[in-house]
Amino acid sequence: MKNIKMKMARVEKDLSQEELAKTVGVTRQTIGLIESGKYNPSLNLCIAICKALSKTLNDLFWEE
Amino acid sequence: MKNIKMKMARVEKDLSQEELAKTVGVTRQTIGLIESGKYNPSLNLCIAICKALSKTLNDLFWEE
DNA sequence: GCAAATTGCAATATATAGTTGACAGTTAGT
DNA sequence: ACTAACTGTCAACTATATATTGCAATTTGC
Repeated sequence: MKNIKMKMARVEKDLSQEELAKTVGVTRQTIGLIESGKYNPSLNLCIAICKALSKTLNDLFWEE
Repeated sequence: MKNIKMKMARVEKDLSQEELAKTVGVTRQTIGLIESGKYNPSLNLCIAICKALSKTLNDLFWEE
């Protein structure tokens, strides 16, 4: 399941995958894999992404 | 940082660490380590725990 | 006080999250 | 058409989440 909400939040902030990756301290590939739904990220990484995108866990990672 | 919210939600449901572990498909130790703040769990595990405890990600894992 | 259930804490082993580097495809700008 | 920025993907590697086993410490009910 692709994470379209995360991608939209990133684009909304006008950040590339690489820029977001740098601000949360991971590599570009990791961000790409999370957005494409091929990774099961760690909680800490999810939180870092949320803060970088001014969102909460429920906003980006909670379904239903 | 100990996850006191998760522990309270579990006790509220009258579940032992072992019972919760079984329902989410991990071992008792994993639950214990997450509650004591020594683990950085995966997103999928967080979601499974939330559903088992009738909570959301923000309820149990979001600070601030 | 005793016994059972629960939890904390090690050591070691395995699965998988995340890294690194490289290359191809796409899109936007000139 | 050319370039540059962005993204997808692959292979091999490293770091760490999670499993497994066992034992000690604590709580709770009898």
